Amino acid sequence: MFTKVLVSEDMDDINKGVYTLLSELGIKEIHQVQYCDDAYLKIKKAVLDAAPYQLLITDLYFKTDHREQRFLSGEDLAKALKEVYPALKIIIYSVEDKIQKVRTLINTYGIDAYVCKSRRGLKELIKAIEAVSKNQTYLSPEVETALSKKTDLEISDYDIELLKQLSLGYSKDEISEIFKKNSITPSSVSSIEKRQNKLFIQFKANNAINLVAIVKDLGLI
Amino acid sequence: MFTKVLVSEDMDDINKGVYTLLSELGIKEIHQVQYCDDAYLKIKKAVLDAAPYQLLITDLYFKTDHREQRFLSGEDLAKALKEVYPALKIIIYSVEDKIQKVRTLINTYGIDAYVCKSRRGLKELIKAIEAVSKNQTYLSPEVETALSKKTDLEISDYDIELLKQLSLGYSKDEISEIFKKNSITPSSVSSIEKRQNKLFIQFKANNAINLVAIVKDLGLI
DNA sequence: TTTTATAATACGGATGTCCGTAAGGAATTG
DNA sequence: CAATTCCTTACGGACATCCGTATTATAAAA
Repeated sequence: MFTKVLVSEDMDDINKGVYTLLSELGIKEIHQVQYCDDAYLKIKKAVLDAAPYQLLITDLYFKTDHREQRFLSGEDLAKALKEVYPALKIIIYSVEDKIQKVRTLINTYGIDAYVCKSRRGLKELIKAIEAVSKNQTYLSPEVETALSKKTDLEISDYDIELLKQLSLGYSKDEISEIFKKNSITPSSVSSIEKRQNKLFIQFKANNAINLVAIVKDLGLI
Repeated sequence: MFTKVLVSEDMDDINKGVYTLLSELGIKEIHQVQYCDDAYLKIKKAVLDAAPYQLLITDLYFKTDHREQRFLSGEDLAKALKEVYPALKIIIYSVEDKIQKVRTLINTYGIDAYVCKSRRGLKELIKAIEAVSKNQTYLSPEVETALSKKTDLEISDYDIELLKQLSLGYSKDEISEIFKKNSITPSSVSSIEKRQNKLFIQFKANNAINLVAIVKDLGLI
């Protein structure tokens, strides 16, 4: 079992709940931060001090306030940490239950567990901690389809960028120009439309308006 | 100060935090529920027993699970309660910080305070409780512009319905037909476009795609 | 290098959107 | 009652989108 754990969560009340839980599990060193940047610095320092954290439990979304932050979300934080310290286990503990987001976190960034905050959230968190300590990954029931589902729909960065530009209200011509300026390829109007048509099919959308509405609900943009 | 308070919040960890806070404020009777329906029943019963609650603190969003619920959100609950028991004070305690939603809750349903969950959420909650006990309304800083802002943009039910149909991917012709079937007036394509143009201006949208993206972000649909 | 496959671009036509103007109705006011 | 105002509806032109097909470019295989 883990002996040194960091909890990154902006809301003080939730933070307290998780802290209590970890104490009950017999974990000796439990530290808490309310900002992603603090989490990164603490983890970095602990490594330099030869006493690294074994586990990070972090929320996904952090309210922004006056403090300027390098990492704006648990996603940014997890991505950066897994690149530098791949040995560090990371559990995401968030209310978010969008499958696509979970899929990215697991497949692309390599996080170890994803637990949805809910009525039984703390109990799920226990399961996750136990699984991760055995080098397993864990997904709480709400999102466990994220991996099982074979339809790894392969939404590329290009698709996301296209959807963003659409949602900002740019026409196909304008998006084509923007892509050319930013050296994003393919950039022709025709290719953009072709890619959009694929998205129509994938998301069962009737038109561009519908498409943007759907991917907004999915949390892709 | 209040002596009998009900807390309605699905997440157990947060619920615990609020409970502790109320205890520290010296409130004697504090009860907790994790479902809106339970809140409604408890409040109703307390009235029948001639020992009514004076204050309800409720979250806005509740995760749905196997239990069938009459009230799906704190909004539904607050609306129903204010109709039947207008004397009951209601504080909404939610992460949601969409101005338009707060505005509706205050102006239409008559809730007494709105506190955004955040790093300082519990401290704001104290202020809200004190204000409400003096028959004042309270809004935490994140949303206090909801009332001061004169631009009560007057988004009508018609507008919301139109935006919904757009987001579902229907063409103007189809929406016109739908409106005619449902006796929603005006229903001509021309009028629908005219109304849409107003929305373009209000939300500074470039086209329908952009418009739907914006109102989705605002939480209007 | 040539052949083949794959991806990117160009183009055209049917349809939909955007936006201005104008005509017809209903309610308000003098 | 007529006049005015406000709202709904109708129509048309410029433009954008959607979607099919055809052509060109790029990369991989023979």
